[in-house]
Amino acid sequence: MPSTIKDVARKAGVSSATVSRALSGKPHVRQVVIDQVREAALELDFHPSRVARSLRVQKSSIIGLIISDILNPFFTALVRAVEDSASRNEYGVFLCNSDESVEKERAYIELLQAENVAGVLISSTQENDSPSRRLFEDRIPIVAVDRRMLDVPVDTVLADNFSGSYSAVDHLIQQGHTRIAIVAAQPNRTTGRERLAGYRQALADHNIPFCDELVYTGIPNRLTGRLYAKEITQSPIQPTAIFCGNNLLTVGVLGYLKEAGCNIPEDYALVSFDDMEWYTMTSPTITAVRQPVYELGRQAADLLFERINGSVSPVKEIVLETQLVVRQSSTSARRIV
Amino acid sequence: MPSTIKDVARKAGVSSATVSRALSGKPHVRQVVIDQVREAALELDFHPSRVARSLRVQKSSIIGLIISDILNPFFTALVRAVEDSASRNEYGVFLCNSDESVEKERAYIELLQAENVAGVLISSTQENDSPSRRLFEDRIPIVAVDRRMLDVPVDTVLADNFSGSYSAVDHLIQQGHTRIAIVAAQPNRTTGRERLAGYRQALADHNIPFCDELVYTGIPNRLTGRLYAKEITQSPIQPTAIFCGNNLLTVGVLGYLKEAGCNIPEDYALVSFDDMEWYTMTSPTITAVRQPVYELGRQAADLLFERINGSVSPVKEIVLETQLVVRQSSTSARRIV
DNA sequence: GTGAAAGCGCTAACAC
DNA sequence: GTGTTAGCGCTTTCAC
Repeated sequence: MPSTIKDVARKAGVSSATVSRALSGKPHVRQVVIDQVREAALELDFHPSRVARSLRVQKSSIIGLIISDILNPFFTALVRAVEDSASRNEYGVFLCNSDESVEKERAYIELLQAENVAGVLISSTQENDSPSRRLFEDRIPIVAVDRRMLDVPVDTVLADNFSGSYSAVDHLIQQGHTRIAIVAAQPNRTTGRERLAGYRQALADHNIPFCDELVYTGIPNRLTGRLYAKEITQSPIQPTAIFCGNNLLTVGVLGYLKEAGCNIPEDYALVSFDDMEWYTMTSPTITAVRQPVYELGRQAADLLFERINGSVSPVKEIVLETQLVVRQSSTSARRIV
Repeated sequence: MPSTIKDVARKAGVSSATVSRALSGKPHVRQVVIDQVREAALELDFHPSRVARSLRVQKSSIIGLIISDILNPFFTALVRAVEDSASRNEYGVFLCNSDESVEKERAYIELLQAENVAGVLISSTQENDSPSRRLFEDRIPIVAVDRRMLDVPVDTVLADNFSGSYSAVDHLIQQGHTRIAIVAAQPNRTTGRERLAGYRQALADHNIPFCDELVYTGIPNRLTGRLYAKEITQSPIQPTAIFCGNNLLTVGVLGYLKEAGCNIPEDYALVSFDDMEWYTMTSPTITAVRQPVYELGRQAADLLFERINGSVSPVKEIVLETQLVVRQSSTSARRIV
């Protein structure tokens, strides 16, 4: 049986109130007493119950982290960053996969609330009517990461999707492409909308007419990527380049093109939003827009802990720059070494 | 402010004990009363405090999951499986990255204990002197996954590392290789030791002498892979094939070989333990020993929940079969389509 | 500077 | 069947 604060109090010959004060560094305790208490605690291998503390102070030392799917390497890196920050702050991380389901998201939010979490980091499935509203109304700090929430005024940390997308398309145009297809998430999510906007702007800035037939949007997963890659190869309007809006779409597109025997970059040049380690392992290596994922998570967590610690500064939005990493999949065959 | 059980009791005109019983499906409550309570709870949007419950029953509805690094795709899949199971059981998952540090592992275990977690799933950094001993002594259910713990008698779920490794090496031998290098984790961990043993057995069964110079062991990460790949290319004893003991080592080895301009499978045939999605995207595609990772996590979680629910059956060990997925990196050039 | 006592929200033992 | 009561292990007034 783990020992309790009472055991320590008895052993140190003081009251449990004093033990509490001594151990949590509260003022008005004599150094001698602190030492006694520390020693007693050590001998009894005492570790205060975080559960009891949570109940008493009406707030646990756990933060919730809601993402759509930990299997997506983008989120994996985010989780890692959040976990590191939490650990530094002696907080625990409660991991929740929403699977892009509003219902699962809602269920998890209720769970987190019942656990009295200190705060929540969320990459929400919904921009509007977000279940997070509950949290907000209960004054539980929330930080949106990667995806905005429009109906709840919360701190937000995301990558510059617009300029990232712009730089990718601009790069393709520089390489001589004018018929550029985009395979991306639906415009009803932050990421999809902004990346599409960047695409359009890049075209516009180079006086290339926007063509609806070159836009393929859907749920950003592998299957969507595959299906659209197929559609692209069979379309009467043949693009010479494809811009993939996230890593999963890239996997799908790439997989299909490889099976279909298409050559990259000769048949289609390719740029991916999100950079993956294995993009350097393929032939050709894959050009990508790199998001500072770890930094995204770190800053989001920092912001959350500021709020948890009582900050009342106005709601902030942090936008981090992306970086275009040019590799072989987007550079014309002649230019490949 | 979230409403409490008392609010519901008042509204339904019963005592809070009755509310508790009614809502948690305990016997001896009239259906009428149950209905009244349910309605009151619904109207007040009541969700029982899991924290208070945890304190009262001395056990939270959270399980701890300790892995070395969520960034490793192997663990990512494991986490996903565990989270799915936990979610089904209305449990939360508290995620801990140990970074292969015994100290971090110990710290997390203390934290989990202070959180009164219902159980712990762990891929431990240490086979002996495991900090998990604490948990065991406090009767907190533990299940070891992927890596054994030798000094604590706990349920264990892992892949058949020996036969997985054996099949990989056997396959390489079938392809005509006799000088096969192995790059793997140190033999002081379950995975490293068993995979090395499988390697040796395969050689022995084909009367190929074991050669110490072909064995490269270290911390199983990318850097180690790179360094050993370099050593291999410069070694006087040139292998014709390389067997990589896990996915990170493969990334390192592959990265180096690519940069060094080596051809696979001509210069070195390659087989990787762990299968990754992107192994089908490279040229050549990569032969791999696939572990049923999701299943590993699922079964481990199932076992844990059995224990949490009071099972006292003898300690179990579940070993899941691996599968050799033959691709281009291990088949001789002539045989590649 | 320290102790006594109340109470966070729930459940379980015991009455009736 | 249902209510009363105690108490899980802490923190935080309020005394002194």
